[in-house]
Amino acid sequence: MPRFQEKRELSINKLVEVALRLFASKGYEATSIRNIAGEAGMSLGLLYNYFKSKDELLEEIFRRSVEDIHASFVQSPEQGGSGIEQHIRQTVKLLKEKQDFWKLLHGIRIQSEVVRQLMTEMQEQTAYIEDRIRQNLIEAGIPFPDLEAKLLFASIDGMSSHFLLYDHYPIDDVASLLIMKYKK
Amino acid sequence: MPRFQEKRELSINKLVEVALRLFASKGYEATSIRNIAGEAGMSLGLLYNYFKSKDELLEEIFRRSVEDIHASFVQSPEQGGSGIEQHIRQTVKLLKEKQDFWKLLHGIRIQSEVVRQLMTEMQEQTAYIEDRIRQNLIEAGIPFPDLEAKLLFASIDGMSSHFLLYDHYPIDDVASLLIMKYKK
Amino acid sequence: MPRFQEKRELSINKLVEVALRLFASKGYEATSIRNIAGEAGMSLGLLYNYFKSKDELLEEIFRRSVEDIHASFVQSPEQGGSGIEQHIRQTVKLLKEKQDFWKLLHGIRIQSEVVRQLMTEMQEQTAYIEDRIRQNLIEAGIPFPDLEAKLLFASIDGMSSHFLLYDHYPIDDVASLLIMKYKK
Amino acid sequence: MPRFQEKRELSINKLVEVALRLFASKGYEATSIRNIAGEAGMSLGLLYNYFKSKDELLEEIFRRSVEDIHASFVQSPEQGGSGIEQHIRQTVKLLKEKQDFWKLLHGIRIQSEVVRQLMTEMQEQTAYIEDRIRQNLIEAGIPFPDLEAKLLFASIDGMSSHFLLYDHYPIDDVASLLIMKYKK
DNA sequence: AATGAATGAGACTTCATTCAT
DNA sequence: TATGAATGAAGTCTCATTCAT
Repeated sequence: MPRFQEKRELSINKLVEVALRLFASKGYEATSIRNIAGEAGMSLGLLYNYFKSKDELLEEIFRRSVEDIHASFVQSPEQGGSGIEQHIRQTVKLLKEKQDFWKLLHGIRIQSEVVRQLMTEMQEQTAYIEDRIRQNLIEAGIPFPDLEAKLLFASIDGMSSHFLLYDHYPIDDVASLLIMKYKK
Repeated sequence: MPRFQEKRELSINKLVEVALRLFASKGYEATSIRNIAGEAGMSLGLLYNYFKSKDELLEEIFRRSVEDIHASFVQSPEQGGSGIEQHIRQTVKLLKEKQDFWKLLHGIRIQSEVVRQLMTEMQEQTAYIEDRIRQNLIEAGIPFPDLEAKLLFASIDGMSSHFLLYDHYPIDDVASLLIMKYKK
Repeated sequence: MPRFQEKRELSINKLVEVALRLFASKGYEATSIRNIAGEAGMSLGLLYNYFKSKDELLEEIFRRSVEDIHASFVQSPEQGGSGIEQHIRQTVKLLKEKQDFWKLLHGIRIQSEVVRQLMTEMQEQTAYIEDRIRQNLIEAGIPFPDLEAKLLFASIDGMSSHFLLYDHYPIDDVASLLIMKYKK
Repeated sequence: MPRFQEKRELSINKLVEVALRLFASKGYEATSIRNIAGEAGMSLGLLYNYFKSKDELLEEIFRRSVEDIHASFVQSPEQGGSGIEQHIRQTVKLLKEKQDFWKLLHGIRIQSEVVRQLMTEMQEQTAYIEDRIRQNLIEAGIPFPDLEAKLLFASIDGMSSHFLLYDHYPIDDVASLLIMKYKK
């Protein structure tokens, strides 16, 4: 009987993985359910045994990714360096590990429509991140921490976009330069 | 010169305007040709008199927008301030004036697919902009101008994203802060 | 330009006619949109130019039929005979003329679900008919007109069902017998 | 005789009961096998252990219901009143007891298609009932017993329909009125 | 006996595009 | 120029049914 659970989870994981990859490379709207099921090596119908709709599949992808990212941020190992440095390094690390999710997110976040609900939740995450940045800036004794947090967050976001957009983007170097700016 | 041309241009302008608005708010894939023609107050057939396909309509939007932006950058009036300051101020100005185009662009640039051709052209624009930034940084005597250009470009891009994404984003303040960083 | 209107109405009429026939003989659920478009000699897509959904097609069928029936009842020509006699004769006449609609109605009215809205409107019609019957009974000086109206209405309805159900049902004879019962 | 048989019958009974309820309220076509198995608290596979198809499940429902009804009619306890009165009272009693089956039947009998076989069998039942009515009318010395049987049968059927269709339908009163009409 | 994973046909619907007028 | 009728492919989703366990 636990065999069912195993197969179930196997199929679900495969679907989530494939869907994330396709959504990332072609976009949510341009990716068909048929395409996903096909690439996952299963029938169209089976997908619908596990997900009530394309939307719900997207939601599951978000749920899992956000969870992973949150966990990763919370339990970030104490490396050397200032809070700001750690934050930026951790972000870059996550960016590399979860490229597909970031691509999906960047491709979907401006034209929500389908996913307004998801975006609302993302905003909370975003606010949390900006707040963390602000705390780090305060610790570092930077003036205007509110505005600086917005700027730093934007810089990190822009850097991430360009990394996803251009081949061979020297993200580590750019990140180092950014970190340097916040050292006294 | 006769009425034909006038009406023709009027219709085309209307279509480009409406399509840009819809693509910006709902995304390219999620916007239907019917929807565009309807909102523009004309028939499906007429739209196809002016544009051979949905793609071509998108291309025209890009052509016009890129042209406008380029013109605006080239003939930017000599205001006071450093080259960097002028560049940033000009970017913010354009961002506000052409929000819909930037939304469309941000929503489409990562998952090209349909528009790989357009993206190739955009890359040239992008390289040109990054180069301009680098020139300005060199003029200002900033070290590591190559890397600094990448970072500054990313910061401006990120700031723009957040402006498009969040209501009441204090873009002018963030821009001022960013400018300040590059003053000796 | 009025040519469009003509074609439009021609197509719509054809669709309504075919759909009514198929819904009547196979039932609403068991009749596919493809089937309807096919029998009407047009493409699937065209149907959706005129009707937003299968439901809406059903609604249009109801709208038209109810309208016809109402009109027919209101302007029933003054024949000889009591009000009751006229009512029954008129019902039988309509029953014969609109067999398909009655079949559809009888096959759908108990399991509403899809069409709860339609059924609510039908109830009003039903109440109106029962009231007319009651008025006639009162005129004829029949005691217990409320209950008698319910019984007579039920008898007419049952008679109609059997006419739709069985071949060669002697509806006119049964109707005559029923009429006879309400003659003093 | 062992446990197997017991559980088997328990499951089958549950399925028949649930299916009848759902078919009655939503219609045969609109009720899915999944829905039935779910409401019955068992798996899809198990349902298919007992019934080869959806059709067969419907057939079993009919078989059981017709059997029950026949039995009930045959062994109707000798109450007071004429044959006609007894018949009508017995019909009303059965109507109340087996509302779901009557709903199903009324919703399916006009658009047979799937169930032409079942309907053929039902016709025999129907003929039998009409014949019983005729016998009773003959006993009561009513003239034109053939036609009168058709009318009375239709009245009973119509009354039943309205009972199933409308809330708070005063079926007993209507039935009493009908009975009264056949008392000398 | 019992589960639910798995399938594929077919349902409804939308869409970009073409064409006669 | 201008209309919208017409098409057919493709999209999302549901369903009855089978099968390995």
